[in-house]
Amino acid sequence: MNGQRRANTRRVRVGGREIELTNLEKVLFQEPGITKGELIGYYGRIAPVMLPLIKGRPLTLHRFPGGAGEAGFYQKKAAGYFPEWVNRVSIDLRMGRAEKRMVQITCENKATLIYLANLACIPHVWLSRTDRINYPDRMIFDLDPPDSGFEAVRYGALIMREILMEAGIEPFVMTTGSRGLHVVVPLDRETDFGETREFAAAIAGMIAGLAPDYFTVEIAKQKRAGRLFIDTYRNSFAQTAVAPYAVRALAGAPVAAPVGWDEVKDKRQKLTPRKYTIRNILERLRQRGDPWEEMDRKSFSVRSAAARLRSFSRT
DNA sequence: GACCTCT
DNA sequence: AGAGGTCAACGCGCG
DNA sequence: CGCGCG
Ligand SMILES: [Mn+2]
Ligand SMILES: [Mn+2]
Repeated sequence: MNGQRRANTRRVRVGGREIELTNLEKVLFQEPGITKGELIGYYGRIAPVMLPLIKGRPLTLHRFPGGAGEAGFYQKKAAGYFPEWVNRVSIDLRMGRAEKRMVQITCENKATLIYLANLACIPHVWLSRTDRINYPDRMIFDLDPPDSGFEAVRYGALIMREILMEAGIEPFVMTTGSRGLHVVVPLDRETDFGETREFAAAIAGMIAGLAPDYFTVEIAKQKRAGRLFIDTYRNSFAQTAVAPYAVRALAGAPVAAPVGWDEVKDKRQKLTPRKYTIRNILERLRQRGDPWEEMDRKSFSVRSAAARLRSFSRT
């Protein structure tokens, strides 16, 4: 026999690429007892829906080698030991005054997704793609409740949608798998991060102005005073948001799950931020389809939305 | 989690 | 073969 | 500039 075949280890071939999977029996999520093997299996099955949503986006890996409940750390730079077939992209950071070049990765195929799953990481993605890296194709409103209360999040998302519709935008929505929702807008990549963030902040400010007892745009925890924080800072260069269909490092292995607006609106559907997990999201997709199917056929202009909003508030 | 060095 | 140490981010806005 | 924050 050449090489050791540890019981817990397996070599697989995915799209012609060889991957060594390790510690497959290791329990990464207590409670239901979800192993790394099951986690990897999930990413393999979700790949067809997930890959189109993350391709071309530099990744930040939020790694949890000890599983949910243990300490994690972030990794942005491509490690030398990553397989050569993992796509690398060189990125120039303007760190304050200094400048720095960093090599990061993107996930272009199923093999990479499986490889990353074996690293026990949560993929977070940029809001722009490498072929036009300074111009986001996503605008994200991150609704962060102060506690586990979800009602304010639901209302916040619905109000957000109303205002965006007035501005000519049809937003999409997903649970984060943690405590809130992301309201997501596909953009035409004609507006840079700064201007996009400014527009997002203006929208968020309108909502905080309408219901200041419930919503705030203050990032400082002391100033939030129990209110839901509408976080628009994700809309910045080299910043990330949890990838759709990523598995969070939380009990039960909840996933960031694109959902339909009907689910947010209709209380009887009992949407919660952790409703969908590694164990039920595929069934949801089979039964109800992909709620974001239309996303890549749409794109909105921050500039015309801003113009529409201005003329609307003048009247 | 992966890699390296030391025993 | 196994133990043990080491490494793994960054932008924004405020005071 | 350092710090809180995600
Ligand atoms: Mn959030
Ligand atoms: Mn946030």
